[in-house]
Amino acid sequence: MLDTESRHGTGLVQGPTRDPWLTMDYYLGTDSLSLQEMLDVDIKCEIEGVIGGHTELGFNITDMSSLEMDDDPIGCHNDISGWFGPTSLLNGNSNSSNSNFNLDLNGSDAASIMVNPNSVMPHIAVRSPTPNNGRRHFSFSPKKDAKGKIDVEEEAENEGSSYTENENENENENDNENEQENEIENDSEAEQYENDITETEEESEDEQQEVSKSMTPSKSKTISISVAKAASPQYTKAQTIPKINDIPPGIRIQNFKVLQSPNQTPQHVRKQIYNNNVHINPGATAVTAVKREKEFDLSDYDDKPYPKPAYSYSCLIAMALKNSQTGSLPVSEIYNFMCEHFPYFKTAPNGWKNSVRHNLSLNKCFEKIEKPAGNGNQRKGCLWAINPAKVAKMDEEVQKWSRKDPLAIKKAMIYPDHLELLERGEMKYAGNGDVSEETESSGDEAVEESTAYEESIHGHITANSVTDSYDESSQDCDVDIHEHLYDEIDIEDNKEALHMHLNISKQEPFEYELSSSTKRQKTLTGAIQGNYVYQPVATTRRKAPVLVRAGTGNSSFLKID
DNA sequence: TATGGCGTCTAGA
DNA sequence: TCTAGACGCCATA
Repeated sequence: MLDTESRHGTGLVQGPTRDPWLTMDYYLGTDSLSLQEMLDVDIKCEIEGVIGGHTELGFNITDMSSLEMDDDPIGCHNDISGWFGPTSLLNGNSNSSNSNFNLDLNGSDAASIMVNPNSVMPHIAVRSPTPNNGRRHFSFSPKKDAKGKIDVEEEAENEGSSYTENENENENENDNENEQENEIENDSEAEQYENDITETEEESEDEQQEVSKSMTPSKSKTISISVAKAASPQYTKAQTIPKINDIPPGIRIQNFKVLQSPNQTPQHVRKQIYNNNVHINPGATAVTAVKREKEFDLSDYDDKPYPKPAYSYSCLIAMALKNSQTGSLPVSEIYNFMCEHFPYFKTAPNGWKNSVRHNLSLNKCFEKIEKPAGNGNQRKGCLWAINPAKVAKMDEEVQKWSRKDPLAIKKAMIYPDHLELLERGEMKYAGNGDVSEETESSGDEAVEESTAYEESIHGHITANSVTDSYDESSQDCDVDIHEHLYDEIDIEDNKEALHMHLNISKQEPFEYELSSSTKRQKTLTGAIQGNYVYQPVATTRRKAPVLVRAGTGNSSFLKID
């Protein structure tokens, strides 16, 4: 985990009075606090830090009772109503027509909401280089209606009408919403999103500080909380939101995404590192429809028209491998690398993956390394590496393509400045968004850039987790965030795991063993080339030899015949 | 069913 | 002829 000093170096420290990093470290590093207590303390701290002390809100955040974790998915005995006092934030009818806020947060189901501490951090009109941030702009609206309730405005009024759509979707769900309607809805939301971003950006500069420091009644702000419904990484169905009874007046909640796994047990929560997340317990009673996951998917908000990179697949693969820590990656990490640096692939038709695999198999520049079948459920697969004998060739190939149209390449990159580092293999990528601690570099500049990249990776997490600051380069680990997002953590048994996940622990190097594949006839010759010990390999189907790791080092392989 | 590995076919240089 | 890419098949988890 980043130490406090380095975190400060990221510029993500929120203020002079508190250090969220220290706070989080403390929470996660201690066994003396339950997760519930962590959440309680953190949420209160966060909310108080933003709106506490504002008498116009008419409540004291520190007086709120604890947010209970739900071990009673059905009964939901734990009610968080005490949290927000007797005044209901919401109108309380999920199908209410007088509120476009579809979340019926009244009722006992409120207890089922697991509020991630990060969720309540204000991300107020943070100017973002990408549309992603538009999903997590946090703002506060002190505006009340005549009843003293929160005025849950239609997003359509000022930022788009996601709630109108939520409502529509709710109705649609009741009417067995069909796919066509979904499409229309998605399109509509995309437009709304654009509007939302535009407005957010327009008002961000002058309002951001103001709102973060004090609540100005004349400023209508909105809390937009994304709650990911994670039945799987692909949400496919309209989801409902559990109830939250009372939320402090003046706070308007716009968006929820429900994090929930179909196999989730009460002891498990899904964590959401990116975004401001609210965790919903498995038993959360669904009351109101929320947009399907697809509609909240990052890719939907990251639709910049990135062109297809002007590299051949083999070049892209070579770059991925070259920028890996071990010089080898599973195909999935090659995908990730490509998506991460060339957003085109995030939305490209799936065929590109076939092409990648095809290239790996057919191109003699790439070598397959057998990976042990272990790790239980993990698909066996293979690791792929650049054939050391072909490294120079691949370098030339990459350079050739780079010279062809560098501008087009940079246009296809999410971070054009990283191009040279990628070409030189100096942005070590360990898969899962990790980066090497021992980034090799040919010069000081590269070292600095690599370090910046490394920090930016963490910065992405942190920005989405606990701070308002947001570094453009943090987008580099979108893929990683997604992957970690759905990691399931047993919070009862493994707080340490949670800690590690939040810190994006360094990836364990793969261990290799002699391949037992019956397809391959092995003949050891023991020729050593660079970091590899080569053994010629013959396969029945494939040209490629299989490399097998020699020893426990990170970059020594045996090539098996 | 999703993913991974690889073969076949085609187009263009 | 070579390379790149699209597409499809099959095995596997």
